[in-house]
Amino acid sequence: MHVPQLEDDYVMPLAQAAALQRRLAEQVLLQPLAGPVRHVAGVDVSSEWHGSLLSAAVVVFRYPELTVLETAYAVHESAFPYVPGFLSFREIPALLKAFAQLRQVPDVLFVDGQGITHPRRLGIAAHLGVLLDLPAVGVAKSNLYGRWQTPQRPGEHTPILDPKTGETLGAALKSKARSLPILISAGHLITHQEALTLVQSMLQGYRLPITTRAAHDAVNAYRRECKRTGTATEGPEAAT
DNA sequence: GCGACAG
DNA sequence: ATCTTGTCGC
Repeated sequence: MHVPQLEDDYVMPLAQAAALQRRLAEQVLLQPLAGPVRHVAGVDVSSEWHGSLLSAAVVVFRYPELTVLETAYAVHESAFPYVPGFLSFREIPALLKAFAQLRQVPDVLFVDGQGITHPRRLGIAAHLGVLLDLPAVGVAKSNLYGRWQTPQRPGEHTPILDPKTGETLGAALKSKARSLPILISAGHLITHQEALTLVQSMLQGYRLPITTRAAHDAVNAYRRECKRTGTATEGPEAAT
């Protein structure tokens, strides 16, 4: 699919990156989905220990069947270190490369990390959603910003609130018994309610939705295969 | 100054 | 995030 090209590999001083986040956050639209959801995608990035060579994967599923339709991969050397609050500047260049290899345009993206639950309202899901102009949801395993009451019963969810404004930023969902809640927040072109409902429909008894699990598995298999063969074959991969 | 801190 | 297998507990 067609993706925007970034300049200078997205490397810039943190103050400039923060300014860009505030500008892009103004473009975020949390409105109901514009059409039916027929294809959902899980996206993930992985790297080696203290490594800057990132691997990215996008796994597209048919919805609601939840069968894999296509997987795309890419590798990218990132010059941006991991800094809490600026994760997207490190991972998005690798992700855009993977999306450039993708043929089926997904209806909703599910990203590892935050949506608008971010100090400047631009977690990686919101950032990616705005750049690609696609609905995007953040599914995080731990907290970055915001406060919430711990949901107790499986299936129970509580609102994530902005400590400064009281605004609802997302939801903490007790997706599975004896597991920490997952943090779900809309990123772009979707509502918090729609994001929550879609995630719940993809749990299959696990803590994380199948999109997240599959993207994580795919990107790690890809990274280890690249290391084993010393190659970096990329491109779309059809699936059954 | 101190604590918090997605992946 | 990542290196690694089994093992303990609900």
